[in-house]
Amino acid sequence: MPKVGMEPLRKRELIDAAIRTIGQRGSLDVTVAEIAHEAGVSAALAHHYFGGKEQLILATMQHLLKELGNDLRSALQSATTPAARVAAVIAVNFSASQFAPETVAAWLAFYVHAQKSEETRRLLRIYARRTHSNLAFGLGQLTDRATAIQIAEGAGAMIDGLYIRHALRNGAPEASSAIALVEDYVTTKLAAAGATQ
Amino acid sequence: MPKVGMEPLRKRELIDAAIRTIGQRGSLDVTVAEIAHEAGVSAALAHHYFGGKEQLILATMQHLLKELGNDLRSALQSATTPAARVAAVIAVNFSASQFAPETVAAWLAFYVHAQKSEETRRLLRIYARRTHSNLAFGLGQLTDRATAIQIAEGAGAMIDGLYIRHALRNGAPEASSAIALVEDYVTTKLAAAGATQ
DNA sequence: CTTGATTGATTGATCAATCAATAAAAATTT
DNA sequence: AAATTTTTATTGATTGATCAATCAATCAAG
Repeated sequence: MPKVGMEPLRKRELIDAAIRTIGQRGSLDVTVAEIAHEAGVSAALAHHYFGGKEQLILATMQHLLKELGNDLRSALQSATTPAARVAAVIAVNFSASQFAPETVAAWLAFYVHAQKSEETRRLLRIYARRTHSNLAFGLGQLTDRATAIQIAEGAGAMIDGLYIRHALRNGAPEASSAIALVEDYVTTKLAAAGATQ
Repeated sequence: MPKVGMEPLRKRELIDAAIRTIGQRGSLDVTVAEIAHEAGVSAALAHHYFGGKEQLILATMQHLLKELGNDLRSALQSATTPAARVAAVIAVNFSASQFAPETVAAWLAFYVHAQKSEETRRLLRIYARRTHSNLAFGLGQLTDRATAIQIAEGAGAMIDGLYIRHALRNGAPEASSAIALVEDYVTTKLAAAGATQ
């Protein structure tokens, strides 16, 4: 059975297993053995391919970030007007794949991990900057620059906050009402800025 | 030195030490020994008084919640108008004691812990409900009920999101600009609702 | 002489990481 | 093409560190 060229396959399987395991537990307090078992291999193999737990975690985060980036890119491609671009950025964050409970729980765990890990902080900063600049760019074509930046900041914070609330499944807002809340904020602000400009 | 009636004193010292230790580390991955050492006692004493690590953590959360409640109550007392009440709720969340980096980091860690602990989830739900109802009540005197609830939801989410961003000290918003952003959201929404009502 | 306060030492469990060993492909040599 | 050597894949077992939790013992009031 052992063949050559297993490395990329096994790495991918381990990363997928890590997302599932971390998402279900809602915490990075998962053992390498648990992740490996979920992937159907031994813990030793996980160490063999990733070098250590920390690197497996980082690779997992990078994978989630790349997925988010892909979703964003394809959503932006089909958006032609500035308003559509803004709507696309908001919608992607609440799309089925991104807003799945396990994914949201994993993100929350990564936010806490960022307190300890410089590299994790760096990756999260990339995500925050990307969301902000995408929002600010679209909004900049609809209102003045200062207002655009302000709305982008408010909308970004609101999105993050809705994620937290979703992770706690409290008065957990559905994706559709979450989108509506953020969209309403943006349109209300745009209308007010336009009126007084 | 060993005298009678140490229990409440030691418990309080251990809780304070837990807040400092968890806040500095930005994670609940702190040992009972570390907390106890920070409090100047042995780890065995912490177990003696709290029964276990989990109970010490829960007592620490409850203490933070009570502090937030106290801050909120005193802020609401000096607010006479509905608008002042809304402003007070917002301001309390970004007051020096609540928005201190260690406090924010501790809250974030508790959010993740809530994934595992039913009791933690219950405590966080109490906080979320209290913030929401306080906001919704004040807003309800300024606009119609449905709009008040919507604004309270948006503002609550925005506050949570600003906390996360503050914990990552990214484009970390200062307390004053965070307050301004949320206040702006509320006033803009109120103006828009009033105009079309 | 009992009761509360306090601790050092110990136990037992959990895990990340390493290692030595096996097995099967691929590459190289006869 | 057969025999060998090398490389890659894979794991069970072990190690070493870390910690929560417990215990037995001490100390000092009341």
